[in-house]
Amino acid sequence: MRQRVLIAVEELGFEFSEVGRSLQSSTTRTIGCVVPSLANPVFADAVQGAQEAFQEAGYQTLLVCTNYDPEIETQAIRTLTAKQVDGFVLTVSDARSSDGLKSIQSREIPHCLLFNMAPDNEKSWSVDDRSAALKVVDAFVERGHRHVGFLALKFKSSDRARQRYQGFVEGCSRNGMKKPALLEIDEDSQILTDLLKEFLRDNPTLTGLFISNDFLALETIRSARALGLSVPGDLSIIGFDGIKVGMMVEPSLATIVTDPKMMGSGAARTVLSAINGAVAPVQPDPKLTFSFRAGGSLASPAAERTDGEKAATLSPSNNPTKKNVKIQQERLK
Amino acid sequence: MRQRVLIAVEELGFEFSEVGRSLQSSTTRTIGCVVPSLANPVFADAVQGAQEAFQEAGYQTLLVCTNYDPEIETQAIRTLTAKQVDGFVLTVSDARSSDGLKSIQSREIPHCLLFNMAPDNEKSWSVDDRSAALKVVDAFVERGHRHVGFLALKFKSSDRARQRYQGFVEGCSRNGMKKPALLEIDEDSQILTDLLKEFLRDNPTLTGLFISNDFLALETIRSARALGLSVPGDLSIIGFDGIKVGMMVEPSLATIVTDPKMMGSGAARTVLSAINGAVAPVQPDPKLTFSFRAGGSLASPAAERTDGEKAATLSPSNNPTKKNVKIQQERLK
DNA sequence: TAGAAAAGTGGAAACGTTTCCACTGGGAGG
DNA sequence: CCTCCCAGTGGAAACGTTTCCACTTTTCTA
Repeated sequence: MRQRVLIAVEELGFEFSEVGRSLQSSTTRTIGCVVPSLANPVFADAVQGAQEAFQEAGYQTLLVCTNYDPEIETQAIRTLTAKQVDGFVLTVSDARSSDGLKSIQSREIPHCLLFNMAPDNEKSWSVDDRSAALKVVDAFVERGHRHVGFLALKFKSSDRARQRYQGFVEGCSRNGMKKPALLEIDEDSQILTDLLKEFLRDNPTLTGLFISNDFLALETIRSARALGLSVPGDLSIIGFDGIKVGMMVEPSLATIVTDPKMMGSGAARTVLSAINGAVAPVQPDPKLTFSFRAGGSLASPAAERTDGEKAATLSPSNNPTKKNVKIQQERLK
Repeated sequence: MRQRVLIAVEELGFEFSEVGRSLQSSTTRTIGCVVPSLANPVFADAVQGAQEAFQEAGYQTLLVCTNYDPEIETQAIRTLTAKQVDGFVLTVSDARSSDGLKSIQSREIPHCLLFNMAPDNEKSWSVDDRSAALKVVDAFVERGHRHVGFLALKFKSSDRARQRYQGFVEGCSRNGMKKPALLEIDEDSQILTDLLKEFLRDNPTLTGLFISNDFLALETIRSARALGLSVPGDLSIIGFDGIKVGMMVEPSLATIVTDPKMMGSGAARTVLSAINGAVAPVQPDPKLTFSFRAGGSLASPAAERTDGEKAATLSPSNNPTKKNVKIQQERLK
């Protein structure tokens, strides 16, 4: 009998329907994965890592890109909830105010944040953006920069970007530096060069720029060059993320290095453990999930300022001596 | 009555279960999306485009990364089929032999290939890799290269890479050039520099390298430099894909430019039209979905060969004159 | 006001599973 | 030969929808 059935199965290519099974068991073996965009390699890598971990555990990944739009985010979470996903891995626009996240919490669906610092006792795999920004300030200070700026994409719809800026402002203030100038960019804009020109004109004493992601940092280097500025001669640049190409360009990009794939797979394993009640993987301290990497795009401003003509007109030099900086650093400790 | 129900819905946060609905309607509003890896920005962008198109049409995207493994590919397609996806967008390892693809076809599930050239009358959004490779040969020939090589990742498990190589070989032969040397790399290997060194030693007359993806091309440029070679002075490089950073490096990367996001969204729309019976979007001719972009990584070999010491020892110059090349080009037309 | 049409309500069936229970038949042991 | 136990088999219920039909109530028209 068993034989005959098995043969028929083979012949007809029969397979159990997961949806019948899901209805019966009220479990779908599917996880919702919500990120802003795959165009950013950080999220692409994170999703890759998460998907792999889920796959290995026999779970499928339902992917949604919100395009940094909180409305799409809320809607997507609603849809995925209706689809009865067993869990969520998500990077939300703002972890403190996200409606979608609230609804997940109130329904008690297993979930883990990714890149969002966890409020309350949420689970999360993230980078402490504030601390990372402080490290960036240190790097600038060590090299004698006294006035720096922050350039961000999607500032309004990313709590990460805001936390970086906040930490950056705090670090500058601690070091007795001028409050960092802020340049926000709405879209992946083509007019970066123009915006940068204006920005540097408005902030003539500025010698360094902290940029909220590596990709934008590379574009900014390009724009700076188009304006006749040398990097790091006239303008030092520090990025964020640590994407691979940052090391392949000339000058190499100074940046905060993170490990998105590891973060994604970690968040995935945390969700899985919440689902099957296994012991959860230890979440790394957000202060330790990043590191600063020096690079050719960062140098001392004073020394090289002399030979830049256009630079001089755009941003007249007014730099502290190395000595001042040393004192400043002493004070910090 | 209606009122009271609506109020209760609000209070309890009730939502229809999609799985009950799916069971009843035998439709899941879910599409399976199968790609090799999101680490490659080409696929990340393509998935982004597809996901957007699906989202807009009210469909969710079930993502699987096969990691270039045909076995995982087959398995994934089986699982997604069991999950009753309404359609597939997929990049398979080999479109002619894929078991998964065959099973999709025999079950007549709406689907569209992505980046795989379509066998028979399959639907597909793809790049004609062979034609693109011919263009690459032209670019080399125009600049006087007579012996070139091909460097590929995952050669065995990517029909795209093989088709590129095939076209490349054909183009070289048509132009009376030596058969291009082939260097395969298994994994995203760290020993690229060593392999390259050996490869160039084995092929001393080689002056140009066609590399099956931009990312690997950038790494190769780096490796070449580490070997003391100048690009394009000692070695010209042409990549494939047209990723953004290719234009941000110095020298900029000569490459075949494609539009992955557009391809992804196109494939998605093709699947959607197959599902709801609407008129399908016109699939672009695979010969027109790419273009050659010149870049600083490609130049004539003869002129600059003189000043490279190490280059000379690694690959003694044996180049055709410009004149020969001109004649060659005439012959082609 | 009677009758017909419209609107609303309730209940059954079906989608494809799994779980549970009851039943059947055969073999072993007394 | 009877009883008991076990494996194997068949059938019912439940999961959450939608569709369909029958029935009741309301509204409109003659």
